[in-house]
Amino acid sequence: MRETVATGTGKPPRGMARERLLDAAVDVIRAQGYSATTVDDLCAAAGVTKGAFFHHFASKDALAVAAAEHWSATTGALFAAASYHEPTTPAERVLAYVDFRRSLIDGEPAAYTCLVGTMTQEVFGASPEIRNACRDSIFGHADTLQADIADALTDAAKADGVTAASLALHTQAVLQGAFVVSKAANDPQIARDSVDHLRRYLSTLLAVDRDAMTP
Amino acid sequence: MRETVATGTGKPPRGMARERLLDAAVDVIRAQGYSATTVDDLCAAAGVTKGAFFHHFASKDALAVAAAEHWSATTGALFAAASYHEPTTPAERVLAYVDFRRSLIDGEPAAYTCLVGTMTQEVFGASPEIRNACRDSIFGHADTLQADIADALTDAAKADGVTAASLALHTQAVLQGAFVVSKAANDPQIARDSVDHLRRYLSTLLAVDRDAMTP
DNA sequence: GACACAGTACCAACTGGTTGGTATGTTGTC
DNA sequence: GACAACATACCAACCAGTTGGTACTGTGTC
Repeated sequence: MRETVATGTGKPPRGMARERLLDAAVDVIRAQGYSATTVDDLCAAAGVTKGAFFHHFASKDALAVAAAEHWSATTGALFAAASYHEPTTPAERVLAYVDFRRSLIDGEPAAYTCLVGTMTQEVFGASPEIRNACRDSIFGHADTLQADIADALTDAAKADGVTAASLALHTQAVLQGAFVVSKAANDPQIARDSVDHLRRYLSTLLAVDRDAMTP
Repeated sequence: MRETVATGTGKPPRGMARERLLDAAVDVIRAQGYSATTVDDLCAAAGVTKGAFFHHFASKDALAVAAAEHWSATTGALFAAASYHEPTTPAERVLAYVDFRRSLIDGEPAAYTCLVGTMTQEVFGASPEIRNACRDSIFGHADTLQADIADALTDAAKADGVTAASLALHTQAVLQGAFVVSKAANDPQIARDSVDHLRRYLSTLLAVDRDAMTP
């Protein structure tokens, strides 16, 4: 009755423990928070034992750092493959990014909120390593927007002191704040409303209607 | 050698334990997070014993609910007494509010960030009671802005579907998000930059220059 | 105004369950 | 058979909450 491939509740195949733990960490920590999540919780969710956990991670904090990097990698791949890069003008791409972020907000808050935003609040005072991993994740994602924002900023916005770096970070701040408030209300619509405000703000700063038909 | 009033490191006077614990909770939880803060931490910060803690609060969670209410009360008094209510037009009052919020962002993140925003992220999945207390605090504060925002919204903004309730909540979301990102970077300037963006956005929606000289 | 009485505020020591982490054994793979 | 990838059993520290008691304060009574 041995199985070489896990099916259903069967034993997971050898060599998958680390990946399973990271995937479980993303889900469980987003739902429960980092401090409230025990190592046993993570092992149970991943279907592995504690021995496997400490074989792959030196400590719970080390897993948190790895989970932040795992989060960056998986979400980075998701965003890199998304269709919001397709429009021809940078302004349209930025707004398409916002639309894409909005479309992701659905279901339970634990499903659409941000792992590193949640962890930041908790470990801020306790673990600089985890905090820096969260910072790198947030800032790294903001960086992927910066070039398009820089290209799309109107002269008026630039004259008003708006910088691409600051605006890219602001998009992340609005999203993080939208998650916090919608978590408090337990209502995804609150988050969508804030994203709508973000979109409206960006529309005033970016050259949305600029002609891009030049060869 | 008896003292009726505690001085320096002396023993605090009788009857102050509850207040001291709530004040300590605001500081310690903002710095460490809720889950990472132990009851002993709070007692040590407040200079009281565990017996006093459980005399006043049925559980650690009960303290968290009381701390959220305490936070609402103390910040509510701060904002009620602030001078941003003085301008004569509602739009100016809203922008003065944003300026006031910006001026509060200084020093360590633990000093300027929001207790209930921090707690929301952590207890969201575990304690509906605390989450609701956090929700009430955030939404209650947003409510104090709603009337001025409603009066200040331009016809164009209203035609575009902007509602005062949604915009009031959005201001809180931006602030919460600014706190998250500035915590990740450990840099208050990040938060100030987002508040500047919020101010610029509000300026486009509110009748800032509307003549208010009617008797 | 002295005094018994009651209730509140607080304290120090303790407890039982939990938690991060470890020591050691077992299984699969090259 | 050597090494990585697990699994099992266990531990010491920690932590929320309890217990049994003390100090102080107000109150009714005479």
